Amino acid sequence: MKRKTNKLTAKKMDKRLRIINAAMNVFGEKGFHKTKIIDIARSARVADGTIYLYFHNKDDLFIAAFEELIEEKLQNLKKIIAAIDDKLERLLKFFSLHIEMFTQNPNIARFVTKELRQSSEFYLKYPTFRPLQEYINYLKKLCQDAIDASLIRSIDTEVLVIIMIGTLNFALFEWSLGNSNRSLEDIKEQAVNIIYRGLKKGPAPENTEDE
Amino acid sequence: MKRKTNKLTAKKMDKRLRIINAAMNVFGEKGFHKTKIIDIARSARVADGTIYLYFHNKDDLFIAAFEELIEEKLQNLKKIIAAIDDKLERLLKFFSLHIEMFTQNPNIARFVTKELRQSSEFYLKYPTFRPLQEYINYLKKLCQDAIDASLIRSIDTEVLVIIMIGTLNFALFEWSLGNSNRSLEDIKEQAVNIIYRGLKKGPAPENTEDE
Amino acid sequence: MKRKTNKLTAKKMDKRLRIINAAMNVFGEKGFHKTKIIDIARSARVADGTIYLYFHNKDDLFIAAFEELIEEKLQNLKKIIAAIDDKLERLLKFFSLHIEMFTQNPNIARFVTKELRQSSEFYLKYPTFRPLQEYINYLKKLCQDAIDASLIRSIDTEVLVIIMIGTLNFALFEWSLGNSNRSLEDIKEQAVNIIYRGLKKGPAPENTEDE
Amino acid sequence: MKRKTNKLTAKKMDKRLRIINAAMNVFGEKGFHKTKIIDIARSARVADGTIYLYFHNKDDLFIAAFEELIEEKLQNLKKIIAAIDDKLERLLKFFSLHIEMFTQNPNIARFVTKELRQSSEFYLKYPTFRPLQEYINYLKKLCQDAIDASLIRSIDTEVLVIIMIGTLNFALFEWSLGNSNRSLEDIKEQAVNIIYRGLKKGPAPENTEDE
DNA sequence: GATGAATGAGGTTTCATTCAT
DNA sequence: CATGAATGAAACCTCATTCAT
Repeated sequence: MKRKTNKLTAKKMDKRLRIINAAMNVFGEKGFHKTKIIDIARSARVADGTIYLYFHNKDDLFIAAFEELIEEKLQNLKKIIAAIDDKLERLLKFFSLHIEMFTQNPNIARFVTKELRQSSEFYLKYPTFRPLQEYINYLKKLCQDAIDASLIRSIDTEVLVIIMIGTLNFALFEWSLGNSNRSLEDIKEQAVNIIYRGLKKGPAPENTEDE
Repeated sequence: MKRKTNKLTAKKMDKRLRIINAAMNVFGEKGFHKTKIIDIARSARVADGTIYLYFHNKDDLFIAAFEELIEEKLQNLKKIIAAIDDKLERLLKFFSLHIEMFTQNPNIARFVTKELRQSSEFYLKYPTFRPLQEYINYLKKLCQDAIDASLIRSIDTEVLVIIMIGTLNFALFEWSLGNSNRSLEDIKEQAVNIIYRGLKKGPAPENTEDE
Repeated sequence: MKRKTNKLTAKKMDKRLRIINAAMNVFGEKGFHKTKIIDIARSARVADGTIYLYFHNKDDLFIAAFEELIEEKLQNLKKIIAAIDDKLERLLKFFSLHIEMFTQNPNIARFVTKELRQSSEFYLKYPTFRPLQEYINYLKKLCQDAIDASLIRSIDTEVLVIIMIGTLNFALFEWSLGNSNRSLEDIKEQAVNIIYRGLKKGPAPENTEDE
Repeated sequence: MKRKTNKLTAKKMDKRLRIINAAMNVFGEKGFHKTKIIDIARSARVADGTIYLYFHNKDDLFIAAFEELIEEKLQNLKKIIAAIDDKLERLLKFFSLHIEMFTQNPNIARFVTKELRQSSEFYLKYPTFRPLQEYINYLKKLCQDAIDASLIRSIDTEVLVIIMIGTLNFALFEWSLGNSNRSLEDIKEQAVNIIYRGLKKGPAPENTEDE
């Protein structure tokens, strides 16, 4: 039954996906405002009018592209992480996967790092637009699990999320602009090392000792 | 009265500064593309044509505003930090000052966090536009100094910069959107704690030991 | 049941008529330019492409709808009036019938009063589009008959047509917009009275006499 | 004083008027929807953007043009008619002047006859748009005055207005399309004759008597 | 015949920039 | 120096029309 209904829908889906993918690329490359609908249309090999058969307007397309990207990535992430038992490893894996996922191409990285900010104007226009919320919530839960399992110190998960997402975000952004002369892999390894040390249990560092 | 206080050069400086300040505010509030030149002109109480006597175009004004903001903040920072002897305290102070400085009003915070990304399009048009470079370099130096003084571990300063700037940036961004229910002060304290622990000298954490 | 009643030709006729009727209504309601082909298609419960099987284009549909409406109404009119002997009564009946016919619903009234003008652009594109010509000619003939029968004064029938059609048209237009607080019936009665007095035989009015 | 303030304004007014006049002509020629802003701009010898310095949008321009035309004509009318004592002559003069005024060129005639209808869509969007209301009210008053002076029968002025405006409107419309082979002057004379006879005091015509 | 997904030309409107005053 | 009226390029979106199924 599913196969039947999808026969006709296949092409439609195909076209919708082509538009979404084109949108992510072009938005990521040029930014929301410099992206013209016709750029996306050409990239998706459809007429510009066609885009309006699938999306109400440019804003709608942007939001859909963003949400579907995040949604898809989050599903990926969850599936892989669910297979890991250790709560701490899960957290580390999150770091690695995040970077892996968003570096398929620099446009995607730019899309999630740059446009995430750009799109703050959407927060006003579309108050329900919280594309990262679910993502962040998931990360919070991973942190809380690690804390509950006594694998890391009991710290404010909101702060931890800011450190982790902020670091990942900026690292990807710099990478997408070609600004860094370290490999992302290197950067990740070291960042994980530093942050993990900052989280592990044990006595707080004492300045007096050092002096 | 007005005529008296406004000496010729003062008047000119005054006008340029008024435009820059207006630009920072309006760009921060509305974002680059939604900001109209006439908005800035009105906010600075000049005619729109006048802006073109001081800046070549909208891009130029944006860049000038950004650079002058960063430049001014960096001078501030350096002056205050120069008065501190301890290399580690300097690093901590940097964190605090950064947040203090860019939270004078949310528009300024948005300007530096959101528009920094937005402006990646300027990297293409104006390859020399690296507004944060000096700022980042200074932070790198502070890190290196702390390492050289054996106050923190010998880590890659580039990575450290990414963690610190990324964290600060994201914390400010979330704050400017009113998304966080923690105070910035709280977040800063805890972030510093975590990152500092991650940096302090001593043996690496061992998972097996902890369990 | 539906399949049975819809014989092949009947079905076709049915569809064409359904489109024409839908067109009259939607054109009347929204005006030519605000009417979208898909509006008519939906109203006629056909696909939009289907309309192009029966009409060359939107203009063609508009003209066809208009002409068929007028044609149908004129046939009605002629049939009823043919049954009347008195040439004067025929003229009066024309007045009444015209109003009756075009007030079946306000959309139809708007269609014939408003779009008649709107469509003056068709006069350029389709010089043969003279939808009211036959109608007007018939009225002229009725007038001429009344004159020949010495029932009214011998006046220029063209002028009379302008008075009658102009009056009817404007009365219907105002009614269709809901602008008048008199009933159409009232207006008609009084208008007929005035115009008929203006037509009847006898000495011209003399101002001096009346005073 | 007035002269001074008008010095600068002169050019502005000139441009505004040029746009209004161009608008009346082009709207009259092509109709509202087929008229493109750039058509009006070219006709007024300004850039298309300039039009938006004087009018909010196309609708606004249309309404302004219509209202200013009617307003101007009505002032004319009132001034001339005020100089006439006889209440009946006033009514007759109204008829003549109306035709004279709106036949300066066919575009103007089309503008007032065709677009008056077209613009019924404006009644919905702009409920206060009643361009002819004042005009009609003035005609009603003229009628009432003639009735009060016992110069014509006591008839419903609303009906009379419908006859008069409807007739004038249709006559002008047909003339503007070049459809009539009578001169407007001829038509007017005869129409006035018929309508006046219909209005004069005296016994109603009796059909039976005539036969 | 019937469908409706796809097309793409076209128009209103905005706004950065210029330049006469 | 300062002004702000004028310019005109550019882009989102609509919708009549086509054509593969």
